[in-house]
Amino acid sequence: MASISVTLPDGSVREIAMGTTALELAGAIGPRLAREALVAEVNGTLTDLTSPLTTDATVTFHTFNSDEGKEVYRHTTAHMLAQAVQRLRPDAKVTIGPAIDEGFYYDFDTEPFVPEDLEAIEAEMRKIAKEDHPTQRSEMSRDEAYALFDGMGETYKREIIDDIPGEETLSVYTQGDFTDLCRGPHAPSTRRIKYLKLTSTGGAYWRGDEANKQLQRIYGTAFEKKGQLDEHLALIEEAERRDHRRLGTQLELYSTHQDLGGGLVLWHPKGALVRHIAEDYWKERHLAGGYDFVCSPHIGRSKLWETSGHLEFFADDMYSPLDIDGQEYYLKPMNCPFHILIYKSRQHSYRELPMRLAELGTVYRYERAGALHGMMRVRGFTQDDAHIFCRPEQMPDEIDRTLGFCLDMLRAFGFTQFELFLSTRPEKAVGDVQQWLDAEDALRAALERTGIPYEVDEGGGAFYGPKIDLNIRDSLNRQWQCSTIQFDFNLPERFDISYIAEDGQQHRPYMVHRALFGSVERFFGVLVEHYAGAFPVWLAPVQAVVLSITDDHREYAEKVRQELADAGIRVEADVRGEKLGYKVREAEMAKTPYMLVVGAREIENEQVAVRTRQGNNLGAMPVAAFIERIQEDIGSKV
RNA sequence: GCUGGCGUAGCUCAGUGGUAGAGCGACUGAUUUGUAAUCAGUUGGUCGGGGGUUCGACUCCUCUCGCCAGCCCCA
Repeated sequence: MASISVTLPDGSVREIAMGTTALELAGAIGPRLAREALVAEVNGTLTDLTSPLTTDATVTFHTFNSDEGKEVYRHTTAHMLAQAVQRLRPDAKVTIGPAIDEGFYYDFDTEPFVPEDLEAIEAEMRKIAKEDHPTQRSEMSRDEAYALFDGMGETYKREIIDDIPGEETLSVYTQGDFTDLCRGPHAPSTRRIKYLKLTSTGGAYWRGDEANKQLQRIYGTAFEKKGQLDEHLALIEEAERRDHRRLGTQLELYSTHQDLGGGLVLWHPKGALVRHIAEDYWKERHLAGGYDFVCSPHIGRSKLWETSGHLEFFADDMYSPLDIDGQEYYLKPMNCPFHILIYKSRQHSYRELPMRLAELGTVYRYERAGALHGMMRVRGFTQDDAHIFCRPEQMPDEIDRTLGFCLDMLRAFGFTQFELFLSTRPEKAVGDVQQWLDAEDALRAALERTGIPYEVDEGGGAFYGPKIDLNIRDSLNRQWQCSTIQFDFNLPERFDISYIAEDGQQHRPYMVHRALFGSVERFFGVLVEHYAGAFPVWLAPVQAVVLSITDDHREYAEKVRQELADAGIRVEADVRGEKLGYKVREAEMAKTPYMLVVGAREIENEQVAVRTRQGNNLGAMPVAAFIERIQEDIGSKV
């Protein structure tokens, strides 16, 4: 019998009989690998373990520990979901069911699912796992596939087949009583799926297009070990616990009201205080960073939005105009036209550039009702906007400096994990190609210099310029859209802005839009969830609370409060006739960083007994010592 | 916007055609308390809003506003 040689990841080479399956090879390497392997990577292509090896090859095995392994594992689980649904609802039509980041989903054309359905489906899936169906791949011609799925009444599969390029091999996978069109690969048997959970349901349009029929989607996830599933479910629960909408009410940060209208938020004193502290820091850093502050109104004449092109390209996101003395005015969806008018208000010398105009500008955009979400997605929000005008030769440095500035600021707010994206020239674009290339080079160089890996979305830029998007990851490892640095080759033309260069001639400056927090509202919401409402001391609305034990200690408590307030600490005194435990509980729930207990002992020694919101008792210390400690916290932003 | 679900006291929630309830909060009183809830009393609701069906509607129908999940989109 002919033999082939396979190269393994460790570089070793084995001679095996031609036609040996990857699974058999895994078994020969070790029983544990055979048990844990989910899929083989043969010469770089993911392949079913059960398929025979026919040529010399480099073979890698993936277990649940790799992204590829997880994906295959969950994709197989998605098929089991479809299998279970078809057993319970024979008339349900299957569509697609991919693995996604943390799990998988499958879309069905059927009646909406209710939570009880999910339990039944989940139970059926466990049964399917136990039944230990091998997943069998078979390849077939287009006509055979049409016949097969038409016969099953699976009308969506025909559409999918129509979309698969002619040269591609069609494959179907069968596990027991279920067959689905699928590229694969799959885990070798349904029995390999150990711990699964259906997490939610929802509507989804066929092919993501609202003109199409709405399907019923079921989301779920699967893990190999119980601990992993439990951890995942705990994370979901933790996210619910931290939800800024819940904490926003609990901590009296903000509210929304039916009579106020959807997508509009009211900042309450505590929330507004945190916002002000964040904005103060923002202003301080921007001043130091060479930005100039400007302010602009909330509305502007239609002429302005015609010139900027917003009425042409952004009208769907803008509100209907207001009539003022027979003139049409629009609520601003962006700040840029105003900043450009400021730039344009006089001639500029090359010596003045770069000019960085910054504003916390509140903009209004029409968002579809279904898209609104707490503070994260609203209709009126404040952009921490800046527009940078610079000479071409300044541009690379300016981009580099801007990206560094964003990262530095975000780190100060406790974020350490970033996702960076570069979007380049789309097919339909304005401006000179060379300018685009120069700008993309500058963006790329700045990205490189951060040392953080980034993704490139080729052709993903807006028609008016390339951009960097920056997402932050919070403490639950969720991604949030945050900063953006965006070139604009369109507005400078439209507004015909210029500067006088050394040659005495007018030249067009580069213009860059930059938002750092992005939206102050969203950033605040993310902060709340990132810290679970327990803001670091420098941001906490109340940094310390003095707790008296009995009425006898009121006067001293007030004296301590005043002393701290004089030192610039945001402090309150709780001298109500309640028991200490009660006051401690309230302070804990308000997430106040420090509780200062004062009783007879402390009065006698001119001290405070310090307790942190983590429940640590730091013991008694002189007031001055506490002030020193908390000021250190504030200074180091912890 | 679409599909589904929801809207009852400040908050969390019970209440399936017969005239609205609990816990927490708030207020008052008592208690003077040592690190996550002292006790008692009081207060509190055009049952999101409009229209309809009915002898009678929180409950059924309808329109509307808002919220939630998902799709789409996005700061």
